Amino acid sequence: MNRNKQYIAEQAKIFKALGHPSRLLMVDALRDGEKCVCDLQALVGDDMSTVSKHLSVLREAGIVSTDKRGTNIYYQLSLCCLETFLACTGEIVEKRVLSQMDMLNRR
Amino acid sequence: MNRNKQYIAEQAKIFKALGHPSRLLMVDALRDGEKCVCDLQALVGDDMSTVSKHLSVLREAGIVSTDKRGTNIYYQLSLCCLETFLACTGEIVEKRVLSQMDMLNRR
DNA sequence: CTTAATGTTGGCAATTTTGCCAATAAAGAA
DNA sequence: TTCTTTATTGGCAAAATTGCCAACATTAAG
Repeated sequence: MNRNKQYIAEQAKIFKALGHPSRLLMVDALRDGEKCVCDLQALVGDDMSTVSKHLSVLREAGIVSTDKRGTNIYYQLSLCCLETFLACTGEIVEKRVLSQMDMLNRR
Repeated sequence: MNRNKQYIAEQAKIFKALGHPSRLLMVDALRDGEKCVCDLQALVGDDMSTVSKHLSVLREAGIVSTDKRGTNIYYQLSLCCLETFLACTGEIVEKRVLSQMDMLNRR
């Protein structure tokens, strides 16, 4: 029963890591394949050190893994089941945003 | 292109809401069916006001919805695709926890 | 009407997260 | 070796989250 709480805490860590716009944006981009930190920095536009810290959060949650080649460090997704859920919440969010815009237009 | 950022932000809100042990525990419990706030309070063990605020975070993220009957307010899941992802991350976390325990035993 | 039970909201202190700058590390190029 | 590029780490201030208590709202019961 308390093992359940430990599982829940570990699962929550995954969600928490995904729960920041910059981090989710990077994870979303990584669906195309691996990217170096410099690519991801260009994507989110923050300071490189900030991006690096975000990436370490994702790594510690087990969402991404790294591969060092030359002076670059390439990040890739390592959480298999993310794809489906991301697609699903993406659809839901799209519907929500559209209906919000709809409500604004009706005024 | 900027619409994408809005979508990402909205999606991140969902993950963020799920990224707290108490909230995830309640969401997990709601897979069995609706529960009143008092049930959920008994489950997580925090002050009722704390539980109520957690629930409002889940509601604003669109993860749960409410139904008031008498003096009770019943919460239920309203995010359909959660089930599969929760099961999947649950499995992954279980494997991780087990391998951690394994490593501890090998010392 | 008064009392009791169930939830929500406001306020606040403690803790955590966020994001920048500066310093450091590692690896290749000149 | 020295310089350059790429990335991580330490430190810090600003912002956000968390969780408790007290006050309030609503509904049912006595």
